[in-house]
Amino acid sequence: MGRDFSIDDERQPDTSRSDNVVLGRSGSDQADSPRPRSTRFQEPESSDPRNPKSRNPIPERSHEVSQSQTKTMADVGTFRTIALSDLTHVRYGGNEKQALAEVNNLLRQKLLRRSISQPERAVYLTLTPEGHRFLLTRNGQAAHENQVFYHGFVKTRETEHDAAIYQLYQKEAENIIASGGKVTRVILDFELKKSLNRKLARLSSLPKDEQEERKSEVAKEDGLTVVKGRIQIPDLRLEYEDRDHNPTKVDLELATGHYRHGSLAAKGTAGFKIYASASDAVRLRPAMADPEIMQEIFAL
DNA sequence: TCAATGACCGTCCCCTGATC
DNA sequence: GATCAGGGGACGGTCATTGA
Repeated sequence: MGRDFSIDDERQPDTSRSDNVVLGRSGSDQADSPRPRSTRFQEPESSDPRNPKSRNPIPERSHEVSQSQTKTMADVGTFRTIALSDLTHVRYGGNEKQALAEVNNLLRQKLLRRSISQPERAVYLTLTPEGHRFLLTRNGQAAHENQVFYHGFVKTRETEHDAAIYQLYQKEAENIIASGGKVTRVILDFELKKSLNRKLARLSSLPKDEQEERKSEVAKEDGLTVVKGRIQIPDLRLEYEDRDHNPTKVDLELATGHYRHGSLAAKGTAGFKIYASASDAVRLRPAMADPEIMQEIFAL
């Protein structure tokens, strides 16, 4: 995970970028890129949606958003953060020109917001509060009744990890569809934590031993497992219908090279399906060969 | 209404000890 | 000496509660 990631353009101004920067690339590294100069990103909005002091009421205005762009917004909102490269690959079949045109349109209308990592200069996208509202109140809602949408960058250090969840989803969704199933809902760890913490907070008034006792009940209510006293939360949960239309779910974890044997083992014991990048998967597999775990690690 | 506080969780980094 | 693994602390996310 890159430690030099500068999450928020306005919080950590990037002096290497200007209004004319194409795809977040500075002048010095444009030579190796065939990308068209005509497609430019818009500057992000200046208010921080999570900072109450900057909570300016955004006036309602009309937006020109195509069905394809609404779908793009739904994807970004579902996963909170998506790398532009992944979005281009998945949503636009690698058609960079179309992806940039649509994303730029959404940025211009302040429905999307971008951030650029350093030094990789990868572009990440998230919904703005306005984009979030648009998605809930317009045609997006009907098509996504149970789906929770998120906006704003969070977890500064983990944006890359969060963005990789989209790749994780694509990989597992392919498997589900290939086996005749259909994904019905995507649940991020945020949603699970929210539900969990609310319930755990209610236990705080109980005696310590009773809290421990109730903890596993609470975990069970959300389909989770307590391993060595800790509730294991997956990075991503997919609810889907199998080929016989039976509702089911799969909990997914995206492991990185930084994972310790203990925490990885706990994820395996909890029954999570664990994915990692090809290189990390090779490195992490020996840890999962523990006879008590015997969990496979799948390569992204 | 809002800020402060505390609890819980996951990830990352640094330090230390064991092993080669 | 180099490498690896584990422990512990820091950090940042969530929530509910409390008091001004």
